[in-house]
Amino acid sequence: MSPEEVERIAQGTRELHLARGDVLFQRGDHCTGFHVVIHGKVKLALISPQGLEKVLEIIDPGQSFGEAVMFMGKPYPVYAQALTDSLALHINKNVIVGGIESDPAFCRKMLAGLSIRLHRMIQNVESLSLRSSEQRVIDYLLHDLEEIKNGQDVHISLSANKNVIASNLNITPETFSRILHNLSDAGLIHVEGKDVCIKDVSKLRTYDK
Amino acid sequence: MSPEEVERIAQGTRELHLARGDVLFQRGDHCTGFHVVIHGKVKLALISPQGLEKVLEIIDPGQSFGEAVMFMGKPYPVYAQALTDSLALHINKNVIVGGIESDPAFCRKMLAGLSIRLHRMIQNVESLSLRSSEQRVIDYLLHDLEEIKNGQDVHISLSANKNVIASNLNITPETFSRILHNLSDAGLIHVEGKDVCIKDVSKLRTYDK
DNA sequence: TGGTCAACTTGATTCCGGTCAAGGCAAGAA
DNA sequence: TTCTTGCCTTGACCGGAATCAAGTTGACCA
Repeated sequence: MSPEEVERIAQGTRELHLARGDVLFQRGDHCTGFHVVIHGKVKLALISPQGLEKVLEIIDPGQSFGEAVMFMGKPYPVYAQALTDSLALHINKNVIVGGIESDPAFCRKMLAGLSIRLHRMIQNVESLSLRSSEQRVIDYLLHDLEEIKNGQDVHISLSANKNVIASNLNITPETFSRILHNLSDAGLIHVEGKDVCIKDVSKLRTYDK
Repeated sequence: MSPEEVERIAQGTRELHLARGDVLFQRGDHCTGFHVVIHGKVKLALISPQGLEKVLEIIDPGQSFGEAVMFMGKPYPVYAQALTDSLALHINKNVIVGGIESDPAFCRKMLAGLSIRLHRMIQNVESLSLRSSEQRVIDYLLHDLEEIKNGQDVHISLSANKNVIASNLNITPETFSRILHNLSDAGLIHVEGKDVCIKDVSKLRTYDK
């Protein structure tokens, strides 16, 4: 982006200082722009008529969310809540629409961003419909661990409370706990609080009950 | 769109005459453009490692698909197969990219289209994670039936074979059959082959086992 | 006329994962 | 210290939907 572009966007941006539990927007709210998380964590979630919650996504620092809704002229289909004390930016819709008018490259970037998001949702549907809860947990653990790290211990840190992750994986906290326990018994992982150590990546990857 | 726009796009378009069962693209194929169904039906689906199929979407005449993948630089995450003998158009990627460069309004339309698709996938995830199989079937029957038609019989026609619809709703054909039977017993619908008659829309809408 | 095949239904059984209930444990407050 | 409170684990039990198996029906073809 050019310096003047940055400046123009900065004009339409404001900081949001969030305490844990603060709601950025409710489902059904009118969309006035999109958000970027600077630090902390934010969750996007749905609530069923019966009050059950499903966490769609956990937004980490550096990630944005809500772009898609801007272009749709529809209200938010999800609600957003800070999981921890957080700092986020709110970038005004107008600034972006302006950018699209004037800058095809910017437009392509927005299209690419949206496409990636759609792709993630397809993967979400795929894992919900075609994979067992155990497979979903394993997928989560192996998550962005593409490089071959066989034979080495890999340490990862759970990005949120276990009940939030469980909801994201569409299982209950009880089931999540039990599955981690099983994998632990099988010698594939070692769990200590939020820290998980994968003892054998390749075995975990091909684990089948 | 201006006449010259139409002409330009027509240049990059070719017709695809499809027999039932023909595959338009496989998961993993490189994307060269997007498709519009003129007549017939096309399904977008996933296959699990175990060979189970999940139908993501059934594309009816007039609808397009595959736009999202164009902007992503990734291969298709799903495969597409004709459900019936069909005619489809393939619109070349280059034509669209050109349109984005030159026409901000066109770009906005693409963004809006993508957003709607994303919105649909979110609804898909919502129904998979928060609704029972029976509720999903009812949602499907009430589908695009927003107008208040209480007190009147509403006739709808299943858009595909029941096993395809079942897969789309993420249930087995057996379960689908049983649920339709139950709703029939409850006097809410009447089923005859692919034709379903909803006897009482408002009761069906609020039906709760 | 019967044969074959796909689509669908129905019944019996199984099992994955949810629900309910109880308890552990660490951190902070009184 | 003891009492919360939130988070997590564990066990017992249950139920919704899948699976397995056996028909039924209708369309098309030999």
